[in-house]
Amino acid sequence: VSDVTAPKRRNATYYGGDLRRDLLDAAAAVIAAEGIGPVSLRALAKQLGVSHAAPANHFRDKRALFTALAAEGFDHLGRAFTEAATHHEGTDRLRAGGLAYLAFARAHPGHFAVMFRPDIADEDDHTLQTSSDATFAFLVDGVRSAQDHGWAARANATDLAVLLWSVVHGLAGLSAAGAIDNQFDIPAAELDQRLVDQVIAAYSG
Amino acid sequence: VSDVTAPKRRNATYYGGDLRRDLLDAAAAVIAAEGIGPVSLRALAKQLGVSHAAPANHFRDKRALFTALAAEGFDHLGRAFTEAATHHEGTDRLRAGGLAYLAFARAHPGHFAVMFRPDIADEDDHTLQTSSDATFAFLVDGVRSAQDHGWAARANATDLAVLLWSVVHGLAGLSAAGAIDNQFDIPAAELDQRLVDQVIAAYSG
DNA sequence: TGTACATCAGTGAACGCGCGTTCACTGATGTAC
DNA sequence: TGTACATCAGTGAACGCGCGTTCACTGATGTAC
Repeated sequence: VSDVTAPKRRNATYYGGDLRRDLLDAAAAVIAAEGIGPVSLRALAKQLGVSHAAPANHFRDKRALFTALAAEGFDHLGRAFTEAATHHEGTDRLRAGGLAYLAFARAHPGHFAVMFRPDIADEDDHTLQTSSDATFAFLVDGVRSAQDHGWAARANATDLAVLLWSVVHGLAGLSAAGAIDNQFDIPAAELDQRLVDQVIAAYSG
Repeated sequence: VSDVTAPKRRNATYYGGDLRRDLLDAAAAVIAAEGIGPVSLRALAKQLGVSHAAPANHFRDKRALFTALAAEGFDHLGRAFTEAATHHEGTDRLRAGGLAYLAFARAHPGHFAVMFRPDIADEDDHTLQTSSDATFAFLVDGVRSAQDHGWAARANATDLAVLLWSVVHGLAGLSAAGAIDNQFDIPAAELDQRLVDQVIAAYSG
């Protein structure tokens, strides 16, 4: 049985694994722990035991690394959204999508920190652009699906979309900053559920 | 008539004005235009026509400058909140507070960018801590005031507070990132009003 | 009112550091013949 | 199957730059006597 997952090329003497992959993971970890500021290509290379010139083979510059990280984040989020849309209809889809957004932000803070930052990542990048647009498309679809099932029938669809996006995005940001955890003593996942349920319920009555 | 607003000390030969003040303003402008990354004390000093060692007389280090900027932001926001609380009752107070939050974030993006960033500003700083706590206190007070007037009477007060905070914070963040402006073609102030009105109305029915 | 002194907020030179970037190189792998 | 060659992803030395920080200094202002 041949191993089809093995890369076509490997330079076992220098670096055994997938340096590009490892650079992205290491960058995400540093961002999650200390923020974007301390991230440097040299430090990442050193951490991975590789020469500081090696990353240049995979990322033109630091901005390219951040852009790839952001695109990866949108991709991940998009897959979670697709999953939610496949298994749920109406308000359940909205609920599942909102919880997926929050779960993603909590599980991948390094990615999330870079995803809405035109000053950090290259928003004109084609990969990033398309994956970011897909995210918003899911949101509008979810609202429409819920409205088709009678939820918030009288409200404007785009207004609802902005509202829901703002809620989950805002909670994710405040939680990441520690602004909310300082005030309440609730597990993150529970807070997420209460907030999402509450905003959906507000339009159900 | 003596000028009581004049500073007790001035060194007209070296720097005519209030360097501390000007450093804060210049930093806010740079952050608003290019983000936090490019901010350096040396560059700010150069921009103000002052030696690069001069800022050290006012801020121990870069972190201290960011912390002061964040505290100033919370102070400004707190005054806007007090204003809103003075002139409004019930849901009107909530509405005025939400719009003040969004107006502040849009008018002072440099301050806002630094206000919920434990990796950038020193959250343990006493001035920052107290002014940030005051902001949250207003939020809870506003929810209680609205509930006293019959709004969302059956909902949990803290849950409502988190929801409202998340909405305005999320919209501010998404707008600053250009994520929403790309999707809709609405003036910012109008979008703010629609969103705030909508979320309050959702609990009025 | 004049003098001596303390303080404050600047200057400018010097330092070491980490950074991104460039460059000639090397050695393993894949491909053509 | 063997050989020659191209390619790819590393190395490590070198570079210039901007940064924060330190330091002895200076000159204007405020205060004590």
